[in-house]
Amino acid sequence: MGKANISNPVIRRLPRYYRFLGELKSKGFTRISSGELSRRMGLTASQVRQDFNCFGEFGQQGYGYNVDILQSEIGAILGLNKMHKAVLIGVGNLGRAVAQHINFNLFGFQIIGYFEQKESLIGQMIKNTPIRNIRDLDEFCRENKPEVAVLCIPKEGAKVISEQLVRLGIKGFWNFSHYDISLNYPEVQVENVHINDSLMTLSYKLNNLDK
Amino acid sequence: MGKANISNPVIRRLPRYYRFLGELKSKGFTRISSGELSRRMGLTASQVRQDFNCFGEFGQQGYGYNVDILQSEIGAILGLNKMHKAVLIGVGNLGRAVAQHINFNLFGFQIIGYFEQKESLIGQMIKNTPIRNIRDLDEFCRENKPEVAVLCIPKEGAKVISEQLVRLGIKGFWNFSHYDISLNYPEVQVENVHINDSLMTLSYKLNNLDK
DNA sequence: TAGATTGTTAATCGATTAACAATC
DNA sequence: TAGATTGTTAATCGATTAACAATC
Repeated sequence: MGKANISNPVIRRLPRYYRFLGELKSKGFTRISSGELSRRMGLTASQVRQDFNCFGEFGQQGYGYNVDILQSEIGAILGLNKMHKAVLIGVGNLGRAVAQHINFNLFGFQIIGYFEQKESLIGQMIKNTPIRNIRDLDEFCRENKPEVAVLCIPKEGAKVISEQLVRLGIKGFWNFSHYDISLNYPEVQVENVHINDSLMTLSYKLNNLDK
Repeated sequence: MGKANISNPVIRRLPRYYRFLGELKSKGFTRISSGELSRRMGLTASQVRQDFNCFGEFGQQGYGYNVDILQSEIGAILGLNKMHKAVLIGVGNLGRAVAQHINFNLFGFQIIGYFEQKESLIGQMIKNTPIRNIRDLDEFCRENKPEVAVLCIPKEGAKVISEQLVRLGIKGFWNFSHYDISLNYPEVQVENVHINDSLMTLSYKLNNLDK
């Protein structure tokens, strides 16, 4: 690891490489060439080699890449082996589904607390961890020092909560709200899941099939 | 509408424009210049004007753009006013959350059927529509001719189901499974929500703060 | 060794930014 | 009219693709 600035398109391809290599591994592949991998992923061989060479020389001339080693190298580049403590804010439909459906541990995150405004949900358990009152967020964060927040609340509340979370030392957001955190806090890492945008994109594609 | 091929980066910005213009509208703005809009969205004024001019001349020199008109033009370009019938496959945690949380109607989609394999869920209602047995998918689609499928099933089942759905005339997928449909069916429109990839990207960013 | 495939440099392509004449 | 801001062309920047020598 450790060459110069990695471009955004490369970064966004890393998880996909990780995923495909995992599949190859489970299918029993031990080696793969850039040509074969590119064919399977719908990329070009050049691009695959350029991408990997941003981070080091993982291949061997005449042989290709060792699937197992390459995958764990990419995993390490992604930082999946380094755990980050996280809080999840908002356990409505969406928040609960995210909490239950996502295997956070596989990707380097540990949810240490759930927070909610709605009285009726407070006290319930998710995966052996209680849902806490949002009013206790300050105290909890000062004691437990989470680095990451998963934001599953409506846009309306997001401005206030994100301000509070940044103040409490949160360094990264996984943002499901339709509020643009990064415009106000450029120093904080934000990964947006703008799910409605995705649905609108599908609408566009369906209505412009002529390309 | 109707200039030549629109590039992917432009298409992906359209929902964001739509969203920001909606907010401006609700804040009482009637006009906006490319300069002001770009500042709010973190783009350049050039880019904003270039983007809009892919589709027509929506502005007026010396004045800017009418917020209301511009938003509904972009809505029309996105096709939000044209309804597409859709089926949702898989009503586990994720599927149920998607079904309940997403306001499909706002984006041009109408969910006409839910399908599930697990016996215990079949017969339950979601928004006044019953969850059907996946075995009845063929018959239902032949009768009701949905164009779109929302795929909320694990990767393992996705290959078989997507093959079936394509055969049944599905033209577009909103794909939450970690299976790459488009590699097998390039003629079908697919919009992926690769949510784990997003989480891995956040991990990368947090572990490479030095940029 | 001969064949295969990498790592890397150079060429191409496409997207973003800058500039400015047109015009409301 | 003067000022503002668009629409559009040209310049720049960055990412992808092609090519090939290095080497396993």
